[in-house]
Amino acid sequence: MPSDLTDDELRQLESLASTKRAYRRGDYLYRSGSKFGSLYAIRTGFFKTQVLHEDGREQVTGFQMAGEIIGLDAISTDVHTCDAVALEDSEVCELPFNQLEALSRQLPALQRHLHKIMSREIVRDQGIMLLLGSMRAEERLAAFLLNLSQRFAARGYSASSFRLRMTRQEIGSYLGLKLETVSRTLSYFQETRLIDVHNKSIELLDMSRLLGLVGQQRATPI
Amino acid sequence: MPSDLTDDELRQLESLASTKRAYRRGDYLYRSGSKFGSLYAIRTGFFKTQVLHEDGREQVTGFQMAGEIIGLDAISTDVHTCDAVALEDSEVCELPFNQLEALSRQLPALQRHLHKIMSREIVRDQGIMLLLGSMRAEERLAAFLLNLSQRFAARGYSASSFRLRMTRQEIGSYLGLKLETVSRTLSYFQETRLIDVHNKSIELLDMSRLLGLVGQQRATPI
DNA sequence: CGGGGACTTGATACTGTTCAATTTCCGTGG
DNA sequence: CCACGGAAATTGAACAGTATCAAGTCCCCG
Repeated sequence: MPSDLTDDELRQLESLASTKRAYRRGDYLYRSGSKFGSLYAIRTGFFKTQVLHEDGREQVTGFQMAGEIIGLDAISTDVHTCDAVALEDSEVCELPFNQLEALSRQLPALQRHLHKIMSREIVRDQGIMLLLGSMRAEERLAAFLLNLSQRFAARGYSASSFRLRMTRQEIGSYLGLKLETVSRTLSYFQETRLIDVHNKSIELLDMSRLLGLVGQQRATPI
Repeated sequence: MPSDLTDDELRQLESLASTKRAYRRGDYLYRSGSKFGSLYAIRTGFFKTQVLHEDGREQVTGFQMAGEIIGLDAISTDVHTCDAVALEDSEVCELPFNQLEALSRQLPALQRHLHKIMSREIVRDQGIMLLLGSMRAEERLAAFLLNLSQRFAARGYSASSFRLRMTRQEIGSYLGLKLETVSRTLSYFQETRLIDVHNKSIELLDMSRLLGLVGQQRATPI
């Protein structure tokens, strides 16, 4: 958060984010089609966002954890365009968007911060497009695990050992793969001592080989 | 653009967007890694944006036409994260971002407009994720053609007959397919009288069947 | 007109999907 | 606390869709 604020400004910001709510696993934070009013700052817990296609297909568009903001998609049309679902018990601060806009008119640092958050989401999405458009299954999984690792590390948790909050199905949806392919690829990573998996607990055993996997069109012969 | 502005405010906005520059086909509007300073409003012409992976792979992340804003990705880190390349001779207005932010602090309507533009980009990206993550080649192409059709129509051009500005290779990169697959699929669409293709000129012959193609897991038997 | 990139088309290879059968995990109720 | 049941995960075999490799043609720009 921006740090060069007066006490009064800080108080305004705090009051904006005062309503903290708890969600149980499986609860919806919002649903596609519902009216937009607020952004949400995740305090603790883990969420997924997904878009549903009329024919029943669903695409997981992201996994969000503590410190991240969700709901940005809805600003466009005042209607949420995806579902946000808690993958574990979570706490969330509601940020009424009108108030956020008003306050950011007075606080350039907040304004800039908001813009950066939205832009970061755009950059993140571009990365996923690259992944979905040009990587093979192994690369996708490697990139996915490394991304989680980084984000856990940034929050002070272990970078090499963590629990997946999502199912193979959800990982597959996010990565454009079937759950069987996710499972097989994880098993293969395990066989080759890249990682250690037991159900949802993951340990990254060889970061550098994982990093090497991402950004390799294929094993270069010779 | 927001309409409820005073004359003075309108003048400010206009002066902001005063510098119109021309680009030739193949010119870069900006490059990945270059310093961010401005957003760009396309007045006429056609652009692509692409991200490059260190290993040489490239992913086209979008095709932009008149009336669209590009450069939003760079707000996040003050550095452009993709290239923007003109696919035909084009005219572009530069919008210095500092000035845009300052002005939008004074003009709530402009502020809201900017937020909507950024949010719309996020929603667009989600749509591409859905496409890349869960559609088959035919669906992707159909969705792509219908999207172009819509956007041309919104600009007063024919919805059913237009010229592709990009190569098969670029379409393929955007859709996560190889150029041969793009070519084959277009040929197949032609055989089945869905469209008429001759090189870069496209005519959509059967919109409803195209629409039917998008959002079909596969031809449902019975 | 010539040349080079863009496009088309065919044959083959391969990655990931589909379908199916087990096994494992975990929450719930006896 | 243990047993049960359903969801989640693993694994195998056959298959489908797309990529790859390879000609060959077309188109456009100079």
